[in-house]
Amino acid sequence: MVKSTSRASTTGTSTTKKTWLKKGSWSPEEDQKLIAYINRYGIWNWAVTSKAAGLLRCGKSCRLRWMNYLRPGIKHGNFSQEEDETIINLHQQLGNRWSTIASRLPGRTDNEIKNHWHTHLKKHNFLQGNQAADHQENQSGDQIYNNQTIEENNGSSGSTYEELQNLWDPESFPMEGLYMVDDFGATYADPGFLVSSFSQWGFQENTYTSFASCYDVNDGLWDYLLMEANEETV
DNA sequence: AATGTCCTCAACCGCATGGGA
DNA sequence: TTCCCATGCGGTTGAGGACAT
Repeated sequence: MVKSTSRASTTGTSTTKKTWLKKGSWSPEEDQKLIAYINRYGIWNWAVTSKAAGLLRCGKSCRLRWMNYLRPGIKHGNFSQEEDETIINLHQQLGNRWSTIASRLPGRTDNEIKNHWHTHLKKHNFLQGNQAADHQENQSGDQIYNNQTIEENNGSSGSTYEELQNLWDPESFPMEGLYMVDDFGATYADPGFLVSSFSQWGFQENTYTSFASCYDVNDGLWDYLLMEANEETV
């Protein structure tokens, strides 16, 4: 993307001390100066490189321009599906360690990956259900499911198996178009599976505890089910 | 065609880190 | 050990293009 140099008006510590420094977008002439200098002399000190190349830029700006745009081998353009998957997987493992992620994607820079994540992959990853916990945090209430709530039994105990089964009653809430994500990130196409599993896994009535979220593709809203329990275990 | 809003991404900033004096 | 400087990193900004009204 070609931009004007209007960012040059941006204030900053470097401009207050070195007003001769140019800021903002790089012109093709500046790019050529930097490329020509580095091709001839190499890189050994960015501050010196900037001056020696005849650029009115700070060394930091020269480094960024070279590393993110001018350096040979830099890929420009759309990310492949394979690259997207790699970024998503690495981000799950590493978090926002963009430079580390970039080192695993030849030709891609940390800045480019970071931008791509925030503009494309973040939303995609969100909709894949990997952010169930985030949804939970964003909810003000935690016992909401299709405007229903689970009443506590006898004050301290949680919902009964029957109550949960009733909650998923297909008559009142068809399962088509629904899937669930449990608090471990596992996805269930059939919400009833999660409910019945608690019984199959050996939890007794009133003893299971879990949070589950449910995405309704019909209305595009996330619904939540909190399965509370008392302290007794099997 | 004009205007407003949203989206993308290059470039900036501040802070952290590492190496040399 | 401390200080200074260059480099690296991640968060943020805002210009300009794309799209909607």
